[in-house]
Amino acid sequence: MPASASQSARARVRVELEKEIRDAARARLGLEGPAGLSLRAVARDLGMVPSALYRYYESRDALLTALIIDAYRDVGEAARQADASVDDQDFARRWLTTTRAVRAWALAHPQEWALIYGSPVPGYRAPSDTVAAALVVTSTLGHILGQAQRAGRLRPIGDLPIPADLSPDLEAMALLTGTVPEPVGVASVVAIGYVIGAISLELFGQYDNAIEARSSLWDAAMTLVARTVGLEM
Amino acid sequence: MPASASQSARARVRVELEKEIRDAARARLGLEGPAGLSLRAVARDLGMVPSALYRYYESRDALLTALIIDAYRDVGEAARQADASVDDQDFARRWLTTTRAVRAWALAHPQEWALIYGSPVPGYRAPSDTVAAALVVTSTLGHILGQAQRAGRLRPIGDLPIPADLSPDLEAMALLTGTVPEPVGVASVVAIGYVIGAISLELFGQYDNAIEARSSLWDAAMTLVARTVGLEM
DNA sequence: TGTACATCAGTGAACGCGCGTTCACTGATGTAC
DNA sequence: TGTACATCAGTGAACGCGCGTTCACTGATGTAC
Repeated sequence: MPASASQSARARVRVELEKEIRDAARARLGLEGPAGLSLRAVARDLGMVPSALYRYYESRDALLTALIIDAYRDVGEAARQADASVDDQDFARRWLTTTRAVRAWALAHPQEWALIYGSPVPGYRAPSDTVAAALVVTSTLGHILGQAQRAGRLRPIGDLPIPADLSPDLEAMALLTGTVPEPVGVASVVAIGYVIGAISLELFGQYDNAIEARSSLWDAAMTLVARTVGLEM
Repeated sequence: MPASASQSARARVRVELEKEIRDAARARLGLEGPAGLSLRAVARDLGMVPSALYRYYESRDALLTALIIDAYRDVGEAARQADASVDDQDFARRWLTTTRAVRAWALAHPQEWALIYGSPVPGYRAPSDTVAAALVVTSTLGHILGQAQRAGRLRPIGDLPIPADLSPDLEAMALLTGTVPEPVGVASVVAIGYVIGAISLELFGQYDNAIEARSSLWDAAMTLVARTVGLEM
């Protein structure tokens, strides 16, 4: 057995165990929330001794960071796949399908959603690794609207006063996510913001005892929001 | 000194100390977040022994509940006062002024916002006392839109398909908050949801490294959202 | 193929820490006569 | 007004607990010749 292959045998086991650790940690998240995530509890669930985890993650925060990156990547992947499953000229359907997929992912993984879009974990400072992963959902949604605009499929939304100091932000976001600047840019930012914000409202219990037909509300809201950007559904 | 007066002397001190405890706890929230709120730390800050707090709040959760009710009441009061400061027939200005006030309160009290609108505290179950307090902001915003509608100042928003199972929810909300049902009802729910959701996005760091001109974005977004409900600004 | 050595995974004990809550207590404040 | 008693606020010690992280270690797996 050549050296490189046996090296990678050990390396493969390592990668698998890292994944098992993250899976166990994810399961723990549901019980105690991000702030209470405990290395000792994770080790217990895996039948390991706490100090063994330090072979894989150098601290509790490093493990949290790995979970955050996973979550961003997974929800981003869900969005991308949903978008890719639809005729790419049918912008209205792309919008509805993709936003539904993001919401569905959130409902299936509430703790991971809270980890990335919920209140920040006190004392935890996200390293820059997470920034790129965080952009995928935003940019998937942004590209749908941007491509619709370039295809001439967004009706003008009428004159909307744009404060001067907002223009640079909108231009930067247009570059980053493929949206288009003013005035559709503001509408895009609002639309995408509503997608994330409304999912959090639902997940964090703000609809409790008030709205039961949540999927129906979602579809109606998405139609309304699309219309606001100028995308007729 | 009559019995009732001296009774209330002791009672007054008690009320003041309860308030001091909540104030100290609120200050602690900023450092460790709701999940990490520690009775012992609060006691330390007050120069008391931990067990003394049990004279005033029977458990950590009871103290959390008191903080939650305070927060709902304070942000609700901020909304009400802002709304009351504007000519009540100028619905556009009422909407902008009141939503700005809610956002301003949130920026000034980020931890208390997170306490009521952020990810739920794991293991904490909010008692029913909090429900009524939670409705004030929603209902203040709802009444602005509902009164505008009854004054004939909302343009029709065009036909929007409303799924049948959503109607009961919208009617219940209309009763509770003074909005009006379909199709403006959906738009109201979306508009109010955006107010809460977008503030959380901003506060929880989703705009970091992306949007700097946040107050300008707010005003532009509120104009757009108002237009979506049919309220021209 | 076989042996000597280096690398690595996982163990077990220990560190110092902070937590919520209970309990018997002391002393001050208020009440009843 | 003065005294005997009851109520209450706050103390201090203790309970049992779980935490993140460190360190010296054992034994297995891989490497070099």
